[in-house]
Amino acid sequence: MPSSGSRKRISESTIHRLSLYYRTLSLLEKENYETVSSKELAKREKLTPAQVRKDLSFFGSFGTRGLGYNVNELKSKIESILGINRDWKVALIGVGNIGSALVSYKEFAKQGFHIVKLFDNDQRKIGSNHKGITVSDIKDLDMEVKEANITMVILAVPATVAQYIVDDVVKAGVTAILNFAPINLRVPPFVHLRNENMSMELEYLSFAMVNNHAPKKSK
Amino acid sequence: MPSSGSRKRISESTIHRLSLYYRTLSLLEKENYETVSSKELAKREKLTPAQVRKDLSFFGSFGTRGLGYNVNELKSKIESILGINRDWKVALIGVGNIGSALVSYKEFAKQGFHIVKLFDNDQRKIGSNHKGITVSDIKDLDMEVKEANITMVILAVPATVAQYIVDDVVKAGVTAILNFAPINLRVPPFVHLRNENMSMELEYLSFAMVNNHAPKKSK
DNA sequence: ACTGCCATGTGAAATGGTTCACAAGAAGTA
DNA sequence: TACTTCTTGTGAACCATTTCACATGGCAGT
Ligand SMILES: NC(=O)c1ccc[n+]([C@@H]2O[C@H](COP(=O)([O-])OP(=O)(O)OC[C@H]3O[C@@H](n4cnc5c(N)ncnc54)[C@H](O)[C@@H]3O)[C@@H](O)[C@H]2O)c1
Ligand SMILES: NC(=O)c1ccc[n+]([C@@H]2O[C@H](COP(=O)([O-])OP(=O)(O)OC[C@H]3O[C@@H](n4cnc5c(N)ncnc54)[C@H](O)[C@@H]3O)[C@@H](O)[C@H]2O)c1
Repeated sequence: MPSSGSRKRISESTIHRLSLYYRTLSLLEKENYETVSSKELAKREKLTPAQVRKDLSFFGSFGTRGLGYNVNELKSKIESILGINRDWKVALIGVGNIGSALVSYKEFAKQGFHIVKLFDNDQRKIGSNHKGITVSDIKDLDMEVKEANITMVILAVPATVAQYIVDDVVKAGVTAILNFAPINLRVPPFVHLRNENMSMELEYLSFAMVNNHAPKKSK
Repeated sequence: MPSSGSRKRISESTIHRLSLYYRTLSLLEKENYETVSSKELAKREKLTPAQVRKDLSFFGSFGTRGLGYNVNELKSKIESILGINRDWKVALIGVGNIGSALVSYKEFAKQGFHIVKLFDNDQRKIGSNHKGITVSDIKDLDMEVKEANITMVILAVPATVAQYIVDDVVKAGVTAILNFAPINLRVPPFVHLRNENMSMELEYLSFAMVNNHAPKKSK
């Protein structure tokens, strides 16, 4: 009877790979696979079978020796490990170029991330409608975030204002932030922050080309 | 007299951190800093000073003992290590939600990544103008990419067609691809591929919240 | 029930990345 | 010149992650 809080510290790479397994399992499900071996899964992700098994072993024993893993079952185990077997209410702040693109992206909702509020400070945008959601005034952020019980935010505002907004957002009770602005944000220790940095990936490509770096598994 | 090709294999994390240092150095430059110590740089990135020095030491000795690093000089050293002290011609394929957002993003050009061609297969988009660039028919990809000597591509098409386009793009001589489609693409060993996966970061946040994972340095 | 086969789960070994700790160099002061 | 202070650059130690290798257990066929 394993207790709910896992003991070992799980590495970031393991979690990222769980996301990859999840995506591949969804695909295998569509292709009507019943079971999948660590070998097959590894091949699809360009990893080793041992890596796949070790990753999963941190969370339990989900496979059957001689057979492999049941696709449906493993998929739903990973869903529950990643916490995407529930619905998350997300606010998106900054309905500009990238913000609008994100609102239109249906995959997020399929994985349980529901963008339910939009905020901006541009009068021309406030009140307008994006995919059925009306853009709110950033001034009402605290009230509306608290009222809707939102704990996750996507930040797509200019870097110059990102820190101010983060401070407000944290005050409103948000504990998870996905930031697109190219800036190092300060958050209190209990808030989870991830940065999406596209320049970094372009720069990696540039480095690899200039240095004839042997291409390796990406990310 | 160090030779041009570096001997040791440089880790992905080191390259990613160079990107971070670069961004911070640009900021320090604007703030008129003359020099910066590994300690200060580390503080801003939430790293250890030893980490900063070790990262840089793979590429040479850029600092002055007792003083630190000259901001301008270090910045330009990193530019040359990352290969962003030159201009890269980039083609963007798929001028949809995310594609349009990326075309409008001015920071890429500032770092040497110039989007010079747009491709789509939607007749309503072909011929239209985005930020001064006319959208080309995907059918002309091979010709136009070769003609313009483009070696880097940003892929923002639906996952269902991404592999076909990658195959074409590779035939046209492209050797670096930044992919936004949520799919594992196959490329020949001499082609560099990076994936931008936003779901992964949301899932990481979700995992962290559910597991009360202590927040750590992001990415 | 027995046998052969296959793939998991996991300690232990190997590899890779980060941090420590210190010798040594540079600048400033007198 | 001698002395102090500061911070780099780097082997060595430490820690984390990946890979190896194999005992274990389940399934299928006879
Ligand atoms: N566009 C891209 O492809 C891209 C790529 C990578 C990173 N980013 C980053 O994402 C962020 C947004 O980029 P963008 O291109 O969408 O910019 P944008 O200017 O199109 O959008 C920013 C939005 O934020 C809003 N805003 C500004 N100040 C605000 C405030 N105080 N409160 C609420 N809303 C406010 C603006 O009204 C605008 O709608 C930037 O930090 C940018 O660096 C963008
Ligand atoms: N929108 C987002 O926020 C977001 C976030 C993460 C990932 N993605 C991924 O990025 C990709 C694009 O997403 P989007 O939301 O911009 O979709 P979109 O449908 O708005 O854009 C896709 C574009 O690709 C074009 N296209 C389709 N087939 C083509 C072909 N054969 N050749 C050339 N062009 C073709 C379409 O005409 C369209 O303009 C998808 O793979 C999506 O999963 C999008």
